[in-house]
Amino acid sequence: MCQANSSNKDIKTVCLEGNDNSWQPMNQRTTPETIKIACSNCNLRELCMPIGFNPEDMQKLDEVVATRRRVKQGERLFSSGDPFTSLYAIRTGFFKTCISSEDGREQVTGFQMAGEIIGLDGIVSDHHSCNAVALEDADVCVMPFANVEELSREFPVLQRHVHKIMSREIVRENSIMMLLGNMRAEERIAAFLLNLVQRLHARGFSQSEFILRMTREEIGSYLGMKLETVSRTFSKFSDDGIIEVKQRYVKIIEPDALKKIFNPQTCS
Amino acid sequence: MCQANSSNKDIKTVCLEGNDNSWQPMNQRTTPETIKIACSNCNLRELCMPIGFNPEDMQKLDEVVATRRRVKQGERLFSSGDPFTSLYAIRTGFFKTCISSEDGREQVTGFQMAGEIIGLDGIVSDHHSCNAVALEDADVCVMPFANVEELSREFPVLQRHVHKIMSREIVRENSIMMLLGNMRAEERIAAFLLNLVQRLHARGFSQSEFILRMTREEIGSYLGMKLETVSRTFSKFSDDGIIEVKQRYVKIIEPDALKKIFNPQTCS
DNA sequence: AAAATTCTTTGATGTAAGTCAAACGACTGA
DNA sequence: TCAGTCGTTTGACTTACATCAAAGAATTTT
Repeated sequence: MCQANSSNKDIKTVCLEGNDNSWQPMNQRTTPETIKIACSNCNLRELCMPIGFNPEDMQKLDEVVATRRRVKQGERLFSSGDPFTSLYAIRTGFFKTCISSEDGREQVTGFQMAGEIIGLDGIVSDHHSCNAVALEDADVCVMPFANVEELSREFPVLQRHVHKIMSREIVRENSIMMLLGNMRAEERIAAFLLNLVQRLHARGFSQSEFILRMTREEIGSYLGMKLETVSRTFSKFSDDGIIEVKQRYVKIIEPDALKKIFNPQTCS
Repeated sequence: MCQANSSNKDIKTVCLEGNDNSWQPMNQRTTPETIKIACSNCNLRELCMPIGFNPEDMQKLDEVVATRRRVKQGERLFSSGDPFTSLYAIRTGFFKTCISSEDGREQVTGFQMAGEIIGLDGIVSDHHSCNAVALEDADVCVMPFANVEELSREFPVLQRHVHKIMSREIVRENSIMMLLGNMRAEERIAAFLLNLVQRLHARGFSQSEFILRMTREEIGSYLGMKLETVSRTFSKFSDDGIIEVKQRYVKIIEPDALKKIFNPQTCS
């Protein structure tokens, strides 16, 4: 979600990135491996792990993050079946998580962006049950789960935060079940776009336009529909003047119309 | 799931119930309110919270359970919007959890039975985001979340267990997303029946027959299909000799056929 | 025991989304 | 720069499931 498409120069080109104390244009960023990873001076601290920490505690929190890891576009952070050792906080980049049925059908279970935590699926069985694939070059903080648990015992505020992160994921999946079980194609796409733009906006991006980092097929997999239906729905919204779409570029022209499609009741 | 239908006397009539040290026929049970609630002598301890505890630790665990609460069939343990205070361990009975969209569409997000934990949805926002409805008279252990967190800090084995319970719920919801997003009606019903019978079997019930505690509509809501389609699919399986169905009674005659429908690959 | 209510089954028909197919646009690597 | 690949769009046709409807079974109420 960070890189600007050359054909769409009007898109905000700053990228939310941890550890820099300023917003920097994407093409100028420098993130030498030597920079100490520290939650205490990370841009993402309001979104990521360190909520409600006072400055002294924050230093302790830095201890949970052991290393940083880069994942190139298309590569996996972890795969289904891998031993579970760590949670990962996304510093930069964009991921999808997905599971495959025995006969090869793929279900995208989520899209994750900077400040979000992935890997929670691995706790229950000590092995991951999904794949985490980078949809753009990414950079994650590796948080060995043993460290997280140890520090959680020491800091109730961290403990509570970890619980909230897991609970949030449960609640998110509940709402996806509602989408998949009850909503029609247009409602699903409207909800998807609104959710995406809301999360991007929380990270300092435009609340009206963005570049999709996933294919139509991946969107369709997430929303339980075929890529052709995703494409047709985008085209329909475009024809109706609700959005502007050109390939991966999306501009939301009538957010209220999207909200109305998603939820006819609460919008006048 | 405990009560035997009078027209199906061959069904195992014992009921898994916490705090009794023996299996007792349902109609003979006595559970006076005066009995001290104690995990240490609960039948469900292998399924519920107290995994991997030694006898001394187990006594401490008893402290998390503050009270017991009865919920009558049709009543709610909690509702969406209620302040979150506690997790609940089901001792007896059967629940559904569900969410409603603004325009009144209901999505069942899960069915829970003895030994399972409900209420995790409330942690993130300090308010519940779903309703928990008893589908039969139920009895739950109330575990104030503050107690759970406090004791988790003291006992790493409990901490780990709480994390596993939350992770398990995330993984379960992932697999429901796969069902809803990729599977056809017959596959969903096959998966549903296999999952139900497996969980009942783990609780000492028959692995072939049981009484459904939910309506066709509730099954349909959970699986993203209409009640008529649920009914037709049951009838189809019955015609094919895979199951026997009569109203809420279900007997699985050909489990391998169900497995094959659910997953054509791994079954010969 | 009758009446009312709720749940389930089954049939007839409709439709939203899937499937198949083809063309086009964008990106990639020699 | 061009060929090859991958992703997207759009049209024509199909289908799995939804919807509508009615009857029958089970359960609850009076």
